[in-house]
Amino acid sequence: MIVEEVRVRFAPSPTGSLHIGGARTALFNWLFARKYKGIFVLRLEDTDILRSTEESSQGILEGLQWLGLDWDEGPDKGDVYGPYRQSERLPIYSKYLDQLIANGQAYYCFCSNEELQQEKEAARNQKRDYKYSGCCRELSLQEAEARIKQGLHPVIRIKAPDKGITMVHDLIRGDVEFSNALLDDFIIAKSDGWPTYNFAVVVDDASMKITHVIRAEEHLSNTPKQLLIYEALGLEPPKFAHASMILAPDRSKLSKRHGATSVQEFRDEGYLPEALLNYLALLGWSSGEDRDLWTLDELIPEFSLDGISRSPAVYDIEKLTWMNGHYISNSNAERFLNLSSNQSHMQKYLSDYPREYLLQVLDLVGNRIKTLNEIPGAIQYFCEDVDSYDAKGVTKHFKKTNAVIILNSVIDIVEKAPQFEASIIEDLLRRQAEIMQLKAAELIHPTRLALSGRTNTPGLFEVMEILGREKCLQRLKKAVTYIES
RNA sequence: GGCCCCUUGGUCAAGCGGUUAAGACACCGCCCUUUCACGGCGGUAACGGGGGUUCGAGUCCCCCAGGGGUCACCA
Repeated sequence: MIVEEVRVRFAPSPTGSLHIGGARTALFNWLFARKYKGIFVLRLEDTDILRSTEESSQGILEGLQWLGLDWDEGPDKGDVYGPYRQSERLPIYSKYLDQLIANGQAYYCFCSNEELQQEKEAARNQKRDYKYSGCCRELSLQEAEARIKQGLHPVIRIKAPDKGITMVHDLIRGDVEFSNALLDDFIIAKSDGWPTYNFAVVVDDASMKITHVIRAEEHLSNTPKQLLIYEALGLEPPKFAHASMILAPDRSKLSKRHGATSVQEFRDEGYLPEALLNYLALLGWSSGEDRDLWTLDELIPEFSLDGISRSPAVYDIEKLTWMNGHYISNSNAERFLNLSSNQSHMQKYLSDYPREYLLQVLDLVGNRIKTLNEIPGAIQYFCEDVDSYDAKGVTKHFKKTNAVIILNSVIDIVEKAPQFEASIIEDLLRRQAEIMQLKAAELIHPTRLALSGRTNTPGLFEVMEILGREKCLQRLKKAVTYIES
């Protein structure tokens, strides 16, 4: 048996940013293509000239690249069934449209917007569903062409059956029936000559030899219309798989008011691509295995359509953030520096300090942050002077009667340490605590506060080593002055 | 409103006729510890409701309810 090459596609319309729902659809398609050694096609559905923008196209491409979802054919590469922007495919659509007009499966319709409005209103008044009356259906082709010559711009409608059922064989949901009686002669080409969505997808998917259409559930209801078009055109439809949608925490459709929804926003908020990908993969898909952490490469062999959930998934930023923290702590300082170097704080730090120093700091801080955006805050006291102290810390550690004595003894240690290394400092400090008959913590806390202004930092002795003898001394003395004043 | 899809803890989810109904995030407690985080251990918490089918139902069927999607010369 000849195994057909798998060809899938991601077909966003460039009217906004790359939404996480879209990103997940792209991911599912990409995984499917990679698993079956097939082709992943990227197609831009930009026939809505008013809403499509070049900026949005670029944003989507960049978003996919950032995620690492590479395509084999698309606007910029692998032109075998192109072009891959619908706006450049008008001749192709026209050819198919002509075919349908010629064999009488579609017809020109001259009904004006006003007339259509009236029909709709009448339907509403009678509480029945609106269906196009079909008043242009019997118009002869000659008559239609004559009117076109007069300068009228008709739409094209398909002749839809009014009996029977159209069955969608969905790979995720099984067979779904739609009654044809519900369909009307819907428009397949607008009066400006451009195809409508349902017609364009069919022509594109067919002419691009797409074998599996994996997309979100919002398209399930469109599928019977598309099937009708395939049939009229005499084309073999692809297999369909409709994944469910991603919902906001309040179970409504995800929108701007729910915070970040585009991959660019997640990137800007300090999320790593592998974290977003990992999270998205698990949102609406499961391998059945008891496992949460996956790299893209690990997902490829495991991915399968029947692991895709039928029910909508509410996305939970807490879990994404947890995953991000995981990937951050497993990443290295070099990468953080590169990824965060565009932040304004980081640029300043980068110009003020040697790269090596910043790398040491990031290394220390890396496993206790959850997003890249926490970096400047987490390393601030390594790069800027301490000019205020945490209020609770002050009452707890500086207000004690022996605070100055403690800090002075630490100053003494800092001055005398033979090498300024964490283990040596720790040794000396613990010994000092014993001598003073105090718990080590009683020296550690005030010291931490003096050096960082904070009550929580990474291990104090590592912090001291990186800060260096001079800075420690200076900050310790400053704290003593602060307490005494 | 018509049509379609869906319904296991707060969230993601495993389960595919017989289980003490996994696991993860979040939350709580304990341990580790110089703080925070990490890590380890433990805990709270679920089959939307009602009918069937069956010796037995979260798993199959029907009804209801709820949520979502879709009904454009948008995609």
